[in-house]
Amino acid sequence: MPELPDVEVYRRYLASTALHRRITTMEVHSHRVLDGVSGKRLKSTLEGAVLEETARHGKYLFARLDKGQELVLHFGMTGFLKYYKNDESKPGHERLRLRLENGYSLVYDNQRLLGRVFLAPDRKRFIEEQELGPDALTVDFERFTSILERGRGAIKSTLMNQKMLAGLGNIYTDEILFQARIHPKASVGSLGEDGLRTVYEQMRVVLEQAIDAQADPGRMPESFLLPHREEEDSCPRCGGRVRKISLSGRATYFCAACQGEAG
DNA sequence: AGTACCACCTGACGGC
DNA sequence: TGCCGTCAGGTGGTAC
Repeated sequence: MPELPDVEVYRRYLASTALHRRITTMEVHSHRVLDGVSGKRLKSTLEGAVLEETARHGKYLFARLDKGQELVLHFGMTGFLKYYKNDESKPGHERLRLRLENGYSLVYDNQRLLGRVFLAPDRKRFIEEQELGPDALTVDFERFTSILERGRGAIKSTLMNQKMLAGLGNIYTDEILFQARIHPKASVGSLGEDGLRTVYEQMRVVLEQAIDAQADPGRMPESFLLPHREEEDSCPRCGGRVRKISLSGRATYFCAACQGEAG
């Protein structure tokens, strides 16, 4: 689930709930989500600290502590945040819980434990160490083309490679290529400058619209493929049949009529 | 370098 | 009702 739009929604959620409130206690319910930091160190760093400012790069969410360190959250396939006061609102797979001085808690929930939580001294260095490409929402066209031109394979695989561009996952990459009317298996080299420009423009439009819709599939524009991710469903643009193929082991949905040949 | 495949996890769903 | 295979939107390693 959590790709760039989802994580941006989580960032705004965190910023509007848990910032500027002192953390009284921190509970680690699953050590499996911790990466490069012990529960003990995370606890001692967070307790008594205040989250002061947030940022997002690709699918990573950063929250800076008043002490200067960065709490870094990655959500995997099933992660999300929940801010609540009463235990009846408690989510089902609480992995980390920050208890705040106002009586509320901010919880990192992750059913499948594929997400990871880090503590990093520096945001920029963290991004470099993870070898992440530029954020898909803020990259400019020139940088975008220079990166994409390094790709030799299918456009979908290239767009999803976090080292090329950070933030696009399976769902939104399919959406972008659908809006751009480009076949997911088309090679990057076959697109030409016009094709790349279309992909870039649609990437921006899709990401912005998805964020506006709170990354909620039920609120996406009618023109989106997203609610039709089912084989034999009909294309929202031409009414044609939605097809499903496997690309690098990922379920890939597209409209053969709109998106043409693999080129 | 690219891609296919497996693993990591849990849970939902359909078939039998 | 229960068991089993399959699949799910992320990432990372291996082998070809």
